[in-house]
Amino acid sequence: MKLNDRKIRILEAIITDYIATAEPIGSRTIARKYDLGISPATIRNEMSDLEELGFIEQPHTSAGRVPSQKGYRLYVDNLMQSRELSSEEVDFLKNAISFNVNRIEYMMEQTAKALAMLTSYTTVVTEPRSKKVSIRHVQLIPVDRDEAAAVVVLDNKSIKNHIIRSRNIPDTDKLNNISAEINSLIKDRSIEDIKSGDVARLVEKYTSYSDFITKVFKAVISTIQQQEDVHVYTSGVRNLLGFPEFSDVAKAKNIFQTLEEKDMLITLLGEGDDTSADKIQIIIGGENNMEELRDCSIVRANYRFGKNSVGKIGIIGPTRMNYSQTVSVLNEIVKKLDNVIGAFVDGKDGGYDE
Amino acid sequence: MKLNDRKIRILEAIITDYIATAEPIGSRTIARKYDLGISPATIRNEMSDLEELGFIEQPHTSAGRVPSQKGYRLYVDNLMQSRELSSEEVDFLKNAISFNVNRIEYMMEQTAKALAMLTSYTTVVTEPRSKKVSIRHVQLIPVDRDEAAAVVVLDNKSIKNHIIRSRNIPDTDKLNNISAEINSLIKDRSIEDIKSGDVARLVEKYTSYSDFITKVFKAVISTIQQQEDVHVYTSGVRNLLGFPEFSDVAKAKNIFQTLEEKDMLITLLGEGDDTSADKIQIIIGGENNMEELRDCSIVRANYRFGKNSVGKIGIIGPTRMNYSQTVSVLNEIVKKLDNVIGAFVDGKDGGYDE
DNA sequence: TGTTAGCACTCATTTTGGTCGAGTGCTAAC
DNA sequence: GTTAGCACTCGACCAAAATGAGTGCTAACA
Repeated sequence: MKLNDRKIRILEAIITDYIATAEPIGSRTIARKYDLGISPATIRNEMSDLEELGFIEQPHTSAGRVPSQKGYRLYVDNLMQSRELSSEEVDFLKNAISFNVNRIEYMMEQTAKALAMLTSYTTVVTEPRSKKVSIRHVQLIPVDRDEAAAVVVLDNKSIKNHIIRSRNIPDTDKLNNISAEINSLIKDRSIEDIKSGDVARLVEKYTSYSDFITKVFKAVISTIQQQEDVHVYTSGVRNLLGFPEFSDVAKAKNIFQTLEEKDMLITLLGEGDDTSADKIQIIIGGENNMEELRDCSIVRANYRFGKNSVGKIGIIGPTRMNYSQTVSVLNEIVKKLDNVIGAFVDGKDGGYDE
Repeated sequence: MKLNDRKIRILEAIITDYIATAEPIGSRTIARKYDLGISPATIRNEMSDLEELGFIEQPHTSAGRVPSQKGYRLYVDNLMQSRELSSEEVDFLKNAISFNVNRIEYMMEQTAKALAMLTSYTTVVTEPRSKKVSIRHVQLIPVDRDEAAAVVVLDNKSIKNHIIRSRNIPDTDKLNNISAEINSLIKDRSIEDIKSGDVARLVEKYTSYSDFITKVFKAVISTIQQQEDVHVYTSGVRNLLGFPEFSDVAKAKNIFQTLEEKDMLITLLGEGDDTSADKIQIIIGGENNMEELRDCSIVRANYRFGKNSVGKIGIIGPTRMNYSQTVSVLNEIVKKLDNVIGAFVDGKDGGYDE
């Protein structure tokens, strides 16, 4: 059996309608609402074929048809028209997010929120994370009699603090000296290249602070390795409650449980697979391997943060989500983020606060 | 009419039962389940009185009785037995939270999560915030050709970073010098005491960096004023979906909406009112002034972080929540936090990582 | 005077049965 | 190949009836 043009038009009608109404749709309704020039009976025959081909399915005998996962897949891959964002939508995004790179967390938070409002789905945004960062500068700062802070500036300009506790903390001048020595050590080298001999020499030079210096190095190295504490910003979880497919509280609870787990969210956003880096990905229903999210689809994308660093954005909605709008919105926001962050990191534009 | 001992025992039975079952409870059930030695008829008479006194109410004529807000209030204030935590519960908390003060955010996150799991309610934890902080140390760090970071160490040992962008950034040595001058300026003074004259003198001394220095001062001062970005950690929102009182999706949605708003959460935890600082507070149903949370109660407490700084913890559940357990758990966790953080801030114990 | 058994009454919830209508598949005619 | 017609299916909806937990009141009892 071939998937001819008419079948495709019918499938498209079914999907469009189902996305809008969440109700199974029958042959007569299609004939009435969509001007295909054929009778309900013919549509019935075609639908029967479509069902056999696996693009639609029937909840029960006397109900209309509903798109299947395979049907959606065909739709998003071939049929869906990407639509332009309305100027209201563009404005909304522009106003809702203060693109201020000095306050990344705030910006991410706002992004998640704005997307959730605009799409009325749930959004998840992760902080940009670096694949391969190197250290640009290290500075030690006195905090207390037995504490100092090690501030590490990475070359993606993110700044990490570590508190170092030790019984014997150098004074401010010494801290500055040690900072300078560490900086000259790591200059133009990746942290892996630093030989333990170098560290030993430094420890020897400041022999009474050996404990302290060892801890500093440990902390600095951990900055690079630190993978686990990616921040994840979620918004609009409650939106899902508005959709009839989740009006069953038990179902909703499961989904919410998943969306509360940071680890889950990270896998959801496709940890690691940066292969399809710049493309928007659509994961339909059971294609994600999480039982609880069987009835959800995810539209996700990466945004770039300078050269080495990517963050992820995902929008989670019911399987019958409005893919077209979602993709457009996501495209827009990724473009915006790429621009603003790119400009910042590469220092192309002015952007100096007054 | 007097609230005699028997009435109180009946009220207690009603509340206990309602907390467990969420079902209105009638006279016969009380007579059967609670061994009060009186007949249903007598209980009916007493219940009629209790209703007149406003401690219980009747959803509709032929239903049992349900505790009223006033009833709960009496219960938590006078009747409720504080119960010891079981050793399993104590262990659970100990294992679930890694009390590592170097990673405050992580600890807060874990605390929220652990409490949510243990109580099966929703928990909200705010970062400790200082009433009145002063600055202990400022350090400027080079980042880029046209950027530097200002790292501010507060006397509660929290560390804040600011990125300063300016066309003309001093080199590392100069940054150290300027840092030193700023530090000697603020030493033993509150930031308000710094006269604009002082700043002007510094600007004059480093005249080519006037833009930069001005911005640094602005950033440093904003650290102190920065109120808005308190971190709030929430967990177990989905737990609420498990309770029959929220099985109405529309209701649940409202509550979720509120719990997604950071501002709401902060007011909920009682922004500002540090009067009853060390006591656990219980807010029953409509006593909070948020329409959406009419059916929720909140049990909240402050925990201390050093001398000047407090964070807040709140547990949100249905009005018929298990107050006794919740209070015990909260007590325990506050004690734990006070201890671990207190020890850290005051530097009393060793606690040096090896 | 306080307690209790008995009883009529109330009312939300559940059950039952019936109708409605949207939808189907099949067949026969066009 | 398309369409009209028809019998059939089955969930949704509705109203009436049954159920049962609970009440308030009254009268009898200790």
